[in-house]
Amino acid sequence: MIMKLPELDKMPDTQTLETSVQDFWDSNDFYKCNPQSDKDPFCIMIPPPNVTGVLHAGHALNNSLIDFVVRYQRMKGKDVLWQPGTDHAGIATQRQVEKNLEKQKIRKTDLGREAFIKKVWEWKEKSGGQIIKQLKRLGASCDWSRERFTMDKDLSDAVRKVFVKMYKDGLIYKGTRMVNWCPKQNTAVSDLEVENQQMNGKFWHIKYPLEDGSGYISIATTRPETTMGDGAVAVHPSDERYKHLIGKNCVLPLLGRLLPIIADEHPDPEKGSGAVKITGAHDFDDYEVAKRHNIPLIQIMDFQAKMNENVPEKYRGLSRYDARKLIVEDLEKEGLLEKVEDIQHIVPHSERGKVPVEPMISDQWYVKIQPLADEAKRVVENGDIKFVPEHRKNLYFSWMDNIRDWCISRQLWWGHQIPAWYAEDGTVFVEETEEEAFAAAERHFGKPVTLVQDEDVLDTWFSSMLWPFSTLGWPHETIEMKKYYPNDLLVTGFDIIFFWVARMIMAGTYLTKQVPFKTVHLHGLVRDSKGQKFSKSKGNGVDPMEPVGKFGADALRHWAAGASFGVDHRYDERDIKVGRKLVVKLWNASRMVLMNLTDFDSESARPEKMPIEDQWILSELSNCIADVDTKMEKYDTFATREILDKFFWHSFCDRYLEMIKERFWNDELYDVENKLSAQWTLWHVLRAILGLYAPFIPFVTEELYQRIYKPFEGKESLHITAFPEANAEWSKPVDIMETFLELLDLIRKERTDQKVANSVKLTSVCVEASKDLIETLKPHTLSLCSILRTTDLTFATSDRLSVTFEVQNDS
RNA sequence: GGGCGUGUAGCUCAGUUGGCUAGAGCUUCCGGUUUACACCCGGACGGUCGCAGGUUCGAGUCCUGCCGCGCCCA
Repeated sequence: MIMKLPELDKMPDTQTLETSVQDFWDSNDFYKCNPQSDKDPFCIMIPPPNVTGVLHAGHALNNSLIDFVVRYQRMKGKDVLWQPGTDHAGIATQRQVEKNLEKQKIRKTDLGREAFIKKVWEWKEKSGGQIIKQLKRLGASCDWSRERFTMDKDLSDAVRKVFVKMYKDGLIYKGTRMVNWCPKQNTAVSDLEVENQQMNGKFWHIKYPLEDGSGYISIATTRPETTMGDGAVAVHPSDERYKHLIGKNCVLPLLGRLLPIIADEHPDPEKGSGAVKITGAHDFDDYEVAKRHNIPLIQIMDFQAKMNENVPEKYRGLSRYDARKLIVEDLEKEGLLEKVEDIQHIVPHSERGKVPVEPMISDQWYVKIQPLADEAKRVVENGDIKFVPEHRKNLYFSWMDNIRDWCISRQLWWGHQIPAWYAEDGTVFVEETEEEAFAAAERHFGKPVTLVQDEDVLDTWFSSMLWPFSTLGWPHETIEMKKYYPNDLLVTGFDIIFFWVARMIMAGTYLTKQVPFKTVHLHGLVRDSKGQKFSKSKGNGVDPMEPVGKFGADALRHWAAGASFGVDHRYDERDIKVGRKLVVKLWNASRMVLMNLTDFDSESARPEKMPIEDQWILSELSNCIADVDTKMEKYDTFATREILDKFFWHSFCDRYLEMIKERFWNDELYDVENKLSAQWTLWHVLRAILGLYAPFIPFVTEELYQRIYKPFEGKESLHITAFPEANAEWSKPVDIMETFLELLDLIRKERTDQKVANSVKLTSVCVEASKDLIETLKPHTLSLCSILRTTDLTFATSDRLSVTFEVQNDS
């Protein structure tokens, strides 16, 4: 039956098109998984973005790469779950709400914990999750009905359960230790939240007079303010210069405290004077030395890193840096400053607070990491989890090999409050609920007692590491857990191997006795067009919504698909334009196809006899599909993009569409059957092209599907139709076509050389070729006439393939 | 200092297990607009594959050394 086909505007209006397509998706359930279905599952978790965050270029890349795979797998007939959601980002979110309150001159302590947390929830409901809207605009086909938040009740229950289990298994303990303290955020942070920055600094060489008045010992330090907390001076036992001083005392400048001179392996005789001061309460290495030698730990700062009551009065209350200045001045006055050297050194900074961390001794909760790391290493070593690209394993192992216990407590209000309750005598009861804690305490004391819950909350990553299964209902044996766990794939940037990948693997293997996912795809980072890392200070960041507004989400996605495996990907507007051009090209190719199908019956069978070029494009299509399947099985979206663009742009548009035009224009030479063959081919190849491109540029393909094919197929959305399949019959090689294409190139070159416009018809063309070749070509004269765009074709014998032509001479 | 990655056309990058004359896109230049598209089409220019050795019938690809750049760790 001949149905009227639509006409397309000359140019697509991508903004209107994409927003209306998105509305259409939003109001339907195309991307919902169905745990009940008997289809094979395919599950990917979103790496949960920070609820306070907005989409940056890295997210755009990451989520596009995921969506390509997800849409492909869905069309391949899998029951796909792409689990969306956000994490509660303890520090960032608390800061955000504190700032808002500050504007109203309210401090969080005025409100109290409960009221403050209420405010955070209000903020989250109102302003949180911006990023989710942006992901939708990007076309992310998550199952939005299953959106989760790490502070959701069921996820929080899971967190408490895990904490209690790990505590009872001896994998969580509370300890008084040295931690990285962020004085800005007023909380402990883990090793991973500390980044080392190279900075210009100074080496202050300070004279510590010897007690016996026989001179002094010179100490070099980058932090003169910490002298106030010195408990000893250490030298290397082998250092001849100081051997005679070991066991003696020196005098701490400005304070006059006597410090023992001790021998320890820690000082490096090559560095500075070879003697070091031991400040056990404010330096990680010194802490170890102090513990070995029973040196007193003197805490000289409070938790805001201001000098406390353990220093002389004149320095009290000063910041670390003000105190440093004053102390240096005073040392100079006393004549105890030997010299000052300018140096470059590494200063550990708090990632979020952006200030140098202060090592502090405090009570914190830790995860005993080694047993978890051992298992997490094992499942990667034995191939249960595959890394793509594989060399990223090295990074994973190197971290795992040097892993230290994980400090998981944070001195914040927003987050999962630690399920530990203390009795008056300090006995701790770790239980999932307050009731259980009370019960446990009653059993312990033999009578009911009052308990106070630990005020700290857990590191956000403690809940994120459960994401691959807590979102599926774990610890309950849900149908989702059975079907979608282990997840098939995790896609993320290599820079967060430690944050997400490693911890998810540790948590997964320990808690579920299975790997959390089978494959980890680690992509690179997005850089600017010059290859520089995006940074706030450089101001070279890109809001991905900008190119989306300018060129469309499809265009941005096409750029993302161009990211090659394992290397960083540059953001350059010129590359986005290529995607934009592709979208326009697809639109116009469709337009051209429709213009030639006005009398076509979509139900017509495949013509028995097809000209060689029609067979050729069908075989090209079939090969293209086979190649795409091969590459997409390996999640190689880069190669897939190349294959698709080459087939569509080069083979279909630049060759095939040009070759067949003549057949539609010349009714005398080409009969109905011939025309029908081209029409049938156009109709089916275009349909396949839409399907092939659907995972990559889902908006424009959906729009074209809706307009052109939906009335015939009846499926609501292109994205729930089956992915095009390679057709073995079509992929028969069409050898002679190689010669056709060569001739096409030759005639184009000849036209260019002789400056004959494309519109000018050639009155006659002569193909020169070998005798054998001419015999092979002759039966395809009609095809050749169309390809060479003439009505009069002759042959001449020659050693070399070439074409000559004549043009009507008007003048 | 250790580990990993990387170095291919002016720019951004491909190049599977070694195998036709090393590819694509962008840029530049030349030509082309009645019959899908100037957000277009055709053509051309453009490479000592970082350098030096080695293995091989054959090396961008494998091995060794060196140099540059980047990242992580110390």
